[in-house]
Amino acid sequence: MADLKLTKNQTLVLSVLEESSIPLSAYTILERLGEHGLRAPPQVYRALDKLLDLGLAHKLASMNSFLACQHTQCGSHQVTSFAICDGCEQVSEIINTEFERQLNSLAKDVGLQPTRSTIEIHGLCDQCSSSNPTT
Amino acid sequence: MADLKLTKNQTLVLSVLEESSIPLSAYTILERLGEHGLRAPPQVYRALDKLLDLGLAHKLASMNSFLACQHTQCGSHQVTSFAICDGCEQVSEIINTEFERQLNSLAKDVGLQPTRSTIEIHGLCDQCSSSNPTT
DNA sequence: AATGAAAACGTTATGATATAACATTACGTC
DNA sequence: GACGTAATGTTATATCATAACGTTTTCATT
Repeated sequence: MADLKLTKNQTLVLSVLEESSIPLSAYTILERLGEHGLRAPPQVYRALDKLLDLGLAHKLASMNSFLACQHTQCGSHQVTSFAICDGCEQVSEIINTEFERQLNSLAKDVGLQPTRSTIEIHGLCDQCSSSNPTT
Repeated sequence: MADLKLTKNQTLVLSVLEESSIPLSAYTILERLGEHGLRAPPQVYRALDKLLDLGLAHKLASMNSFLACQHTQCGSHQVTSFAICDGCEQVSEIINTEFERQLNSLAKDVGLQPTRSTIEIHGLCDQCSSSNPTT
């Protein structure tokens, strides 16, 4: 889509994220791009910063890791929530306007004008919770 | 309250958090406790881990910092949300059962059994947004 | 009080995450 | 081709967190 504006490193980093089924740390991305010439953390972090700005990737603060946006175009300013399975590490990206409204309302109640939110729900997906019965 | 069970280091760390009006990094806590004999990061992190378990402190994943629980007794398992001003760094701790219900419902929609959640809303508080008019 | 297990503690070293600072290269515009 | 800007490459370092190990404290039981 809007990929046309991406630079070489941004394209490389995004493609690594897109090829992964789970979130990746910046250093894992760096390792995977070693064969493409990336050698130092700033190269990855700079690309990630831009991708985050563009809404093409997201950071999971609770895991210090990154993933490609699952929606075709994630406006950078709306509230995105993540459901993260601690078993298989699969992540679902959730956008729900009613939830967003309620979140904004909570913030307003305590006198905060929200700009960005970190919403990360951890747990076990149905598949993992049936294979790990009450360990 | 239940402070009676805390060890020396846990008590020290908690008191530093309680005396602060803003969240603190582990290393800031360490600096402030240097005069009380704490010298190495594990001493602080171990105390923090226990305080988090007990629900007496919280970690803000989006800031890599910690704060004392603002409620007299925060059950360790309920959903706690944080409203964080990026201007003055004041944090409000929000517990809202309706919001928690909706969060659980979102998770269930994508097949996740939630165990813990990271909910951190960043923005500007009323005071900071009036003193920083549309910079 | 002696004793033994478990918890807490102190310490060193290292791993993991992220950015500052600066030199170099690529590239569009005049 | 000269210039300005954006992107890149590189080194070094800041920041956050834990592994591993030995010692001390605590406390229930004898």
